[in-house]
Amino acid sequence: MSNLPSTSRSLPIALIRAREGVMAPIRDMLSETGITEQQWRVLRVLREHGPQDSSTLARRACLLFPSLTRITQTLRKKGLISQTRVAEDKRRQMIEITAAGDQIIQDNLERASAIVLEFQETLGIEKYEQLLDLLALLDPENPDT
Amino acid sequence: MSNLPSTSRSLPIALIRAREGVMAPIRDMLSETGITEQQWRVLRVLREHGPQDSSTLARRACLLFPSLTRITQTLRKKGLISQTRVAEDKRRQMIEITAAGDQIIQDNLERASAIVLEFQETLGIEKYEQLLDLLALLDPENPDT
DNA sequence: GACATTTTGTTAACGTGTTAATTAAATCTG
DNA sequence: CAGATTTAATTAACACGTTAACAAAATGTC
Repeated sequence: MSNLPSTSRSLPIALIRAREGVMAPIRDMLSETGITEQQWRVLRVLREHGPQDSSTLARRACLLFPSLTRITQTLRKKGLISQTRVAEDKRRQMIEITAAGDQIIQDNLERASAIVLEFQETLGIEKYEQLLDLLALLDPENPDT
Repeated sequence: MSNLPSTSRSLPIALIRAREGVMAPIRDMLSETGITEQQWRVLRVLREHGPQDSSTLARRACLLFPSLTRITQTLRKKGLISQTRVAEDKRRQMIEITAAGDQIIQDNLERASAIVLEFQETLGIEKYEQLLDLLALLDPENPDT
């Protein structure tokens, strides 16, 4: 006779609720800049790793290809990224952040850092790191599972 | 000079990736039954707590009202739940799982339990509980923050 | 080199997440 | 009890998540 855990101790639901708690202040910040959470993530990855092809970007920003296609179209219209076809392989394209895109990151960097810091302080730095380690164990793309 | 954590140590991204890892086998299971992850969650909460009004259901299933409205419409069309207006307050409605809805839970209960068990074994039961506790700390609706 | 296969992306369709606007019922205030 | 306010729920609009179908370029095979 198998039984499911009560929904209050359900891992998927706990992950949703935690994410909701973490994203709330970040969404507040982003709503003022006019970009979405996913668009912010794409810009951050581009800034962190420099120009890269779509596949790499999708993996790093944790987005599926159809989502990334829409997001890059939006970001290109906004002038925050540029896309160029690769000469050697015309299927692929390189994506690069523009100065305007970089400016958006810079404008919000301090506030975003403060949000991160507040969560670190809420949990305590060791519990915070511990949490990241535990979450990594559930990541299917993580090497050590 | 403030700096954001590298995206590979970003809490929001870690939460997404973990959720992706956890949901993958559950989605595989649900795709065979023709209901979505959120519809499954609604049915589970209804089975666990019995008939309840929309607000309570939304809170327990971790869904916003507009989402719940659509989901209950779908579930009612499928005959998996029933909705009845409250006599004393005609704005509110009570939602109840039907026998057919309950059957879907029963049909998948064993497999769902096996999936949960596998994650508990992957992490070890103590790390698993530890993770749930840490996630609860990030939950805005959790009492002890 | 023709043709099947693989790879890289796009488009389509549907359901959900989120915010804002709207409706209807209940409640408050005078 | 009329009118304003609050509450419960729905609808609308837009972006994203997911799966499947599709298109185009590259690669493999004969």
